[in-house]
Amino acid sequence: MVHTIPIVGTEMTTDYKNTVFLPKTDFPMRAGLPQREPEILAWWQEIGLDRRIVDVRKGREKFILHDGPPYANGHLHIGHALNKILKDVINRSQHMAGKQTAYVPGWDCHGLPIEWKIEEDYRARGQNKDDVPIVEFRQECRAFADKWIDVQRAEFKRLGVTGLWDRPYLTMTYPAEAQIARELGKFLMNGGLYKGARPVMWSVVEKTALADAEIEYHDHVSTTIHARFPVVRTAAPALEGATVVIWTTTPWTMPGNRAVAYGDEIDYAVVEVTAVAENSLAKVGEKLVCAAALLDDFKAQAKIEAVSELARLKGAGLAGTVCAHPLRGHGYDYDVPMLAADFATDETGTGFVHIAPGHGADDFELGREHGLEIPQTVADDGSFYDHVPLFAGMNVLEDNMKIAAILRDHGGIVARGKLKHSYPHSWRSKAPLIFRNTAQWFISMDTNDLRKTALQAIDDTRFVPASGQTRLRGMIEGRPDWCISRQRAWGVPIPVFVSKKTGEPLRDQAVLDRIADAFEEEGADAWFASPPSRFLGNDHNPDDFEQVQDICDVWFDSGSTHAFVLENDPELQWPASLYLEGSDQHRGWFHSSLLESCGTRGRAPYDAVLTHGFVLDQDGRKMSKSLGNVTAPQEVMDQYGADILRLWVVSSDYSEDLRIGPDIIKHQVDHYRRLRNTLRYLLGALDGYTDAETLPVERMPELERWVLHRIAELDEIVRRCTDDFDFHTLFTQIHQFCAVDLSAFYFDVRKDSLYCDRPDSERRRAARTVMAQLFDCLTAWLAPILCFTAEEAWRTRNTGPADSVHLREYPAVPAGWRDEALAAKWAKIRQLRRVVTGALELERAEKRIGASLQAHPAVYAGADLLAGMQGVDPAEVFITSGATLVEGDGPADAYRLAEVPGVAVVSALADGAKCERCWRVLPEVAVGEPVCDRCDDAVAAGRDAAE
RNA sequence: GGGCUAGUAGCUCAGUUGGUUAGAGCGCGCGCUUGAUAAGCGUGAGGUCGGAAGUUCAAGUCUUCCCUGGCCCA
Repeated sequence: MVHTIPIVGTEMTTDYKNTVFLPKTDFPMRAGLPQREPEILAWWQEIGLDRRIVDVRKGREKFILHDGPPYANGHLHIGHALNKILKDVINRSQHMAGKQTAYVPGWDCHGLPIEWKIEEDYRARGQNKDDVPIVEFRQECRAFADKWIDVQRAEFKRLGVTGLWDRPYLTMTYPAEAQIARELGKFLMNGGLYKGARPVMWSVVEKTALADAEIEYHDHVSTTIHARFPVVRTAAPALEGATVVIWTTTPWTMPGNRAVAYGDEIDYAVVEVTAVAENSLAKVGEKLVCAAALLDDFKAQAKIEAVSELARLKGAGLAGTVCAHPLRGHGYDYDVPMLAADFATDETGTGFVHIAPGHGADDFELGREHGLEIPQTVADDGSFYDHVPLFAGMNVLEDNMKIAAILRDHGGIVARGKLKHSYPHSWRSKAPLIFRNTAQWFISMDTNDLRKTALQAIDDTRFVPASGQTRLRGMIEGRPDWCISRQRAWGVPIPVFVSKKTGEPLRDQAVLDRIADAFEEEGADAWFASPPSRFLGNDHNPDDFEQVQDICDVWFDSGSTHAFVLENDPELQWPASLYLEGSDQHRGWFHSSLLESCGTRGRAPYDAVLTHGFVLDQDGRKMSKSLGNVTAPQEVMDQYGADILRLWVVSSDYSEDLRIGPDIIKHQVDHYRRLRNTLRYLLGALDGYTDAETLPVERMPELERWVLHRIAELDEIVRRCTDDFDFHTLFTQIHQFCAVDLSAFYFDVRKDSLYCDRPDSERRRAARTVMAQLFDCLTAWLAPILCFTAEEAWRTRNTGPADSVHLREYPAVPAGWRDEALAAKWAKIRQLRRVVTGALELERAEKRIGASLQAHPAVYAGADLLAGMQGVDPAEVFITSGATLVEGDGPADAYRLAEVPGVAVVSALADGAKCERCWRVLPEVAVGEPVCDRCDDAVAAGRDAAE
C-alpha cells in the first residue's frame, strides 16, 4: 500500500486520510439482487454445484428430505415458494451441519385438473373427448404436465433451491406407473383391496365419483319435507299410535330410507295436534313425536296452531321401536327400525334423522352396524331406477317438488318447505352433488389392521410442531375405508381383473408381474392398448374376466412416491428423514403416504413430519384475486430478489400461518441491508489480511476474546436450531448479533484501532484475526438462508475456480473460546457504557459536544463495578478521547440511569486538541504537532514500509 | 355446524411451573457523525397483552363465553 507522505505545513490543514486504513472492498453496498442472482445461478450451473453438494458428503450420515410433489399445472404461487424455500433451508443447513443430503424434486402429474384442461381444449375445438381414443387423450395430458414441469422447475431454481433438478421424479414416468401398479398389487394380494358398495359423492353431470378435493360448497335451495313414520311396534306405551316426524332436505332419498335415528340423550315430546291452520298438512288429533327443544320450530313450519303434550321421554326410551315407511302400502312395506346414533341432535329438524344407507356416510355406517339393506335406487345419471315404486325415471336433483307432492298425496308428509344452505357441488361443472351408492374399489382400514398399524406409526414419528401428531391421529382414527377408484382417464389404472362368475378379483402374482413389466416398458397406456390376454397369460381365459377400467386416486400415486423414489436408490434412503408440507397435507400426502406404506411395509415412510402454515396477506386474510391482496413470488424476485423472499421465510414462524405483503417485504429489505452491510464491513476491514497476521487467542485483548465467546454461543445456537428446524430463532439471533454486538459495539469500538493503529500492532492484528473468524462463521451460518448473498460475500475473499460457500460446513469452534466469566464481566461493562452514552446525549442536546471523541467523562461507581473495568481502557470502550473512573457515588447532579443503579457520570470536554489523523482530542496534540503520538508512530511506520 | 389452531407495541417475534413498573430487534421521531455515507452511532415515544365474565392474595399466563382470522371436514 502506498501512502502519500503528509506535508506538515503551517497554514494548510494536512490530509491524513490517505494514511488511515479505511475499509476497502469490491463487495458493493447495493446488492442489485434481481440482476446478480441469475449470474450466481449461472455460475453454480457452470461448476455443477448441485451435484457437488451431494458428492462432497459421500459416506457421511444421510439426511434425506423427500419432496412432496406439487401438481404440474400453473405458475408457482407464494405457498409453493414458502414450501420449497423452507425445504431448501433445511437441506442446506443439514448439509452445513455435516450430513449428506440429496434432494430429488418431484411432480404429481396424473389427475382431474389436467384432464379437465385437456377436455376444455377439446371443447374449444368443437371435439368430444369420448370420440378420442383414450391413449391419445392420455398422451395430451402427459404433454401438458411435461410443459408445466419445465416451467415450475425454472421457477423453483430461481428461488435458489438446490437439488438434483436433472433427475426429478414424476408420478407419470413409466417406472413410477409400474411401481404404483405393483403397490396396488400388494394390496390386492394381501386382501386389503376390495370391491365394495358405498355411498360416495357423485356428480350426475360428469357421471363420476368425486374426491374430497374436487368438491366445493355453495349455497343451494333445497326442497325440505317433514315426513311421517307411523309407529308400528314399541315398548314405550306413550308411543302407541304415534307418528315419528323426520325432517330432510333431500326428499329424493326417501325411497332409500331404511331406518330412523334418534339421540339417546335428547328429550322428545309426544303431542296431540289440537288445532291447525287452514292449509296445514297436519291433522287435528294425530299424535306426533318431535324433540322437545324443536317443537315450536316444527309447529311453525307445519302450521300447527296448538298441541297438547301427552308425554315426554328420553331418546333411550325409544329403543326397539319400529315404524312404517311413509309410503307403506305403495311398494314401501318394509319395517323401519329406530336406532340410536350420536349424530342425531336437537339443533335442527325434529331431532330424528332419516337413514338412507345408500345416500350418506353416517347412514351407511349406521346401516352397516345394524345390518340394514343398502338399496340401489339411483342410476349414474341421477334418475330413479325403473324398479323404484312411484318415482321411477324421475331426476333426483330436478324433481324434488314432484317427489314431495307424491309423498303429500299419499299422506306421507306433515310439511313442505324450502331451505337455502351450503351444499356440495362439483368443482368442475358446478352442479350439485348427491351421495350415491356405487361399486368402488377400497383399501380396508381394518383388514390386516391397517388402522392400528398406522396409529402405531404415528406414535413412532417425530412431528414438528408436535400438534401435527394429534391432528393426523384424529384423522386416521375416524376415517372410513379408502376409496381409491375414479371413473376417469388420466391416471394409473387399477390393474385388476374380476371374475365374471364369482365377482371376485383375480389374485395372481404372475398376472400382476406381467402388468407391471408392461407398464415399466410402455407406461400405463399398455392397460388400454393391449388385449387382456397379454396380462392374463395362459392360465386364465380372458372371456371369464372383466378388466377394471377405473383409474386410481391420485393420492395413491403420491402416497407411493416413497416406494418408487426412495427405495433402491443408493443416494437416497428409505424411510425418509423428513416429509415437509403445508398443514393441509395432514389429510393429503402425509396421510396417503402413511396408509400406503403401513399397508405394504408396516411402518411410516418417514422418521419425521414437519408442517408449515398457510400464507396470508398482511392483514391475516386469505389471498385472492378479487381482494387484490396477492403477493406473487415472481414479482418479489423481480423487484427485490430471492434472498429477500428467503429472509421472509426464516423471519416468520412457519408453525403458524404466515403473513406477507408490501410492508412486510420492506422490513425484510431492511433486515437484509443490515446483514449485507455487516458482511461488507468485515470484507472491507479484512482488506489485505493474510494468515501471517493471525494473532493467537492468548495474546488477544479481552474485547476480542469476548467476541470469540459470542461466536461460540452463536455456534451452539446455530447447531441447535438446525437440529430443531427452528430458523426463526436462528435468524433472530444472528441478526441481533450483527446489529447489537457487532455493528453497534464491537465494530464501532474497534474502528479506531482498525483505521489508525499501525498494521503490525497486536491490537489491530487481534481485531483482524477475530474479524476473519467472524466472516467465516457468518457466511456459513447465513449460507442456508441467504444462499446468493453468502456466496457473493464468500467469493469476494475465496476465489478458487469451484470455491463455493455451499460446499463448506459450519466452522468448528474451539471449546476454549467459551468464557462465561468474561461474558459476565463484559455485560457489566456494557451497562456502564449505556450510562455514559446517555450522559453524552445530554451534552449533545446542549450543543456542548458533537462527536463522542470530544468528551472525557468521569464515571463514578462502586468498587465491584470498577473492578469489572480492570485491564480495560474505558475511553476505548466509550469511544471518548479520555475517561476517568472514580470510586464513589458521584455528585448529586451527575447523570444516572434508573436501570443501571450505582453508576453516575459527569461529562466534561476532553483536554487538548484534535489529532488530525485519528480525531481523538489529546493533550499531546498542539500547534506544530497535528497528530497524536500513536498516529505519529503509525505514519512513520507507513512511511518506512513505503520506502 | 364439527375437529385442530391462532389473535402481546406500526412489523416480525420472546414472555419460563400464574408473582415486582410486559421484553427484543426492526420501523418511526429527534440528535450526532460525514473516514461502513442511498451507510454508521446515540436517544426517545409506542402495548388497558382480541373482548367480557370468573377462579385467585395475585392472570398475558388458569376456566367459561363471545368476537376476528386460518387449515381440515361436513
